[in-house]
Amino acid sequence: MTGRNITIRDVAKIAGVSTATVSRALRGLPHVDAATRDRVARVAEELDYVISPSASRLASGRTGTIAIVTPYVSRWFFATLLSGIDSVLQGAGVDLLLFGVGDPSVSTERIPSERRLRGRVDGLMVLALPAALPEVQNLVGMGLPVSLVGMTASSVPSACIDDVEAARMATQHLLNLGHVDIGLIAGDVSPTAFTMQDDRRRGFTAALNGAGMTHDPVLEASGYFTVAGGERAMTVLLSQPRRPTAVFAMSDEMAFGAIRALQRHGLRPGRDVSIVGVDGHDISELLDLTTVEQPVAELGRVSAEALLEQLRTGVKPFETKVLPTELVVRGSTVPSSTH
Amino acid sequence: MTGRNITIRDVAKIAGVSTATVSRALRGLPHVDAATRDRVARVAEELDYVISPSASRLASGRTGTIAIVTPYVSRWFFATLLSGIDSVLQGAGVDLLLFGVGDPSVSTERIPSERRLRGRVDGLMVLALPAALPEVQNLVGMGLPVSLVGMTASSVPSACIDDVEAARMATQHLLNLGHVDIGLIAGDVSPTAFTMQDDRRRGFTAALNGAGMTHDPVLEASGYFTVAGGERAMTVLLSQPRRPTAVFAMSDEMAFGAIRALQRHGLRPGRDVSIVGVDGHDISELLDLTTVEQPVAELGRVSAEALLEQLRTGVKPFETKVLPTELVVRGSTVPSSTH
DNA sequence: GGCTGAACCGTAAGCGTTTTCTTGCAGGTG
DNA sequence: CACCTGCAAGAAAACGCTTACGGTTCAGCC
Repeated sequence: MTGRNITIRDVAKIAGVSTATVSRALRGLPHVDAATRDRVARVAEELDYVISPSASRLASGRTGTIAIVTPYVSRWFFATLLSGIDSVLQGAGVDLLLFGVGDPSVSTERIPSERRLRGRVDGLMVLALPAALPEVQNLVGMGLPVSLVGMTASSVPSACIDDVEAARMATQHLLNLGHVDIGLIAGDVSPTAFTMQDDRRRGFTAALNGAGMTHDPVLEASGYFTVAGGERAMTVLLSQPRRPTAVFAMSDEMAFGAIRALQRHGLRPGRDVSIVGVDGHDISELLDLTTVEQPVAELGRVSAEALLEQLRTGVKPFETKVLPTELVVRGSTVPSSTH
Repeated sequence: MTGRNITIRDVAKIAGVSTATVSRALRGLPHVDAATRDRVARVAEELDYVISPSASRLASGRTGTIAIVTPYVSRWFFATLLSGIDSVLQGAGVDLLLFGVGDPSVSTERIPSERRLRGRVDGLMVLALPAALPEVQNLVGMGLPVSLVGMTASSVPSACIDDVEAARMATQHLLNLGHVDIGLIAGDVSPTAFTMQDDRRRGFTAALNGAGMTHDPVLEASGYFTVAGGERAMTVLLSQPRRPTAVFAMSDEMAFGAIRALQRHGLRPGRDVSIVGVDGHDISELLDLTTVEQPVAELGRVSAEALLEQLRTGVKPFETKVLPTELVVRGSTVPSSTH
């Protein structure tokens, strides 16, 4: 407007103090007289002055920004995490830089390199990416404060659920209902798959073993964590000679697809084949899907808090916060008819 | 690692040129000899040097960042927009700063002020917020390049669909099926509501009027664009003495809720009450919901492109890009039985 | 009265780029 | 050969803040 931006010097001059004092006053630092602070604040307000983020960053070395690295931004689970994270960061006045990187088992090239992030953020959060990926290890090991969600890495704070237990609960529920031929809709078999998969598989087989059964590979199909994939997987399972009477899907979205497949085959979830998922997706209730709910937004919040704590105090709170899950029984699971 | 960060001066010294040349070489600016450019690039690579974003910002006044202001980050529509936007911006190497601001009819305090954004971003995108809000007008009028999605403001580029037409199509579809008692599940009646609502209502009534009918207010209920709200709205409609045989829901998520309400009342969507929505939500197919699909991710991409164009050329491409919608007929709409 | 220490505040040296002038130089032109 | 043109490259002035360090003031105390 006035041709030149107003700077801290303008404020200093008008308030009759040095720029150092303005800086301290405006940032709430100590060693500033209350009266002086007020005067500076008033002048700044009057001039509609705001601290130049660029200059502040350069001088202080801090960016007030953190990066979120997530495979997907629109999928329910990740979008919900994001909204939890956003609420916390915004409350703390921290900026959120978003990096959607796509399916890591397809391509890892969009995972930002250390060079991309250096000097751009004060810390980062990584959401449910395979910790074993070199690109992910680079991120986690670049020396910045990091907080993870839905994944773990040694000596890095994270928030997650007990995936083994979640899968065990779901499977045990089917067992309790008397099911014997229990199918599994897993993610995929790529070596760089989400680690959570392994845990859920472990919980699944553990439950079976606990009941004196073993997992028949013929009762397993890959659903790639999508609705369409779940539908294909269920279709495969239905075409097996040994047809499951109940199916554990590793995610609600795959369970949705499975329900769809049942419908296409003229079958009804629950009555004909029981289905249980994991997530607590918004739509689950709508579809009457039994599921193991996890507190997704809360996971995001907790992890974001951990990162903020780390930024504030400088000490790394090495701990994995495990949040509880809960089995919500609905109409998609009923006692085995052979019972 | 080495105690001190390596700077452009280090590169300059080793490459035997001035910092000015390094700057030009690394950014691909002209007036640099090819051989010199190569040498600089090699040295930079060797030293693992990256331009300091903070210093670059301060000196150039550009941030390479754009802000996304969105009411919600986890709702399907917004999350999908976001993913379209993210893909475009990332392709252009532009950083994406996310601001989730919550429901504007509840509170507008989280809408970032001009002061919050000044010096922090080069441009911004606003997603489907009521253009009439003072906070939104401040954002749009702050002089930065802006691009809108799902909303319009005079002389600001935007991408959207023809909401009037979309609603008209949906309603006309019901009319064509012979329905006469057609209900409406709208958003809400708050004065600061999403403008898209008005358009969809207009399309709805236009279709009715075109068939020589008028909209009976008794056949309308508010669903607040949520599943739960849609369920409540449908419940209200079902309890009316004049019960609709078909319902137009202004969004798929409200339509989902409506379907749920029908189920709870022992009714079946399609057979008992026809339902049509708008969006093309992932889950629509699953629920066999007839809907008017809009290209959501594409809207995000188009609008992001418009913003990038504006940033590159400096000229504001004043145009509202209207993307096409398509009626997808599924099982939730069938001919009126009184037909 | 001088000494001490705390509280407040100013000076000025960075922070690491970008960019505007200049300058040097090579090659073409009249 | 003088002169102009145009490209490559350098010198140095911003850009606007933060902060280490030092100075001043003043109350409290021996």
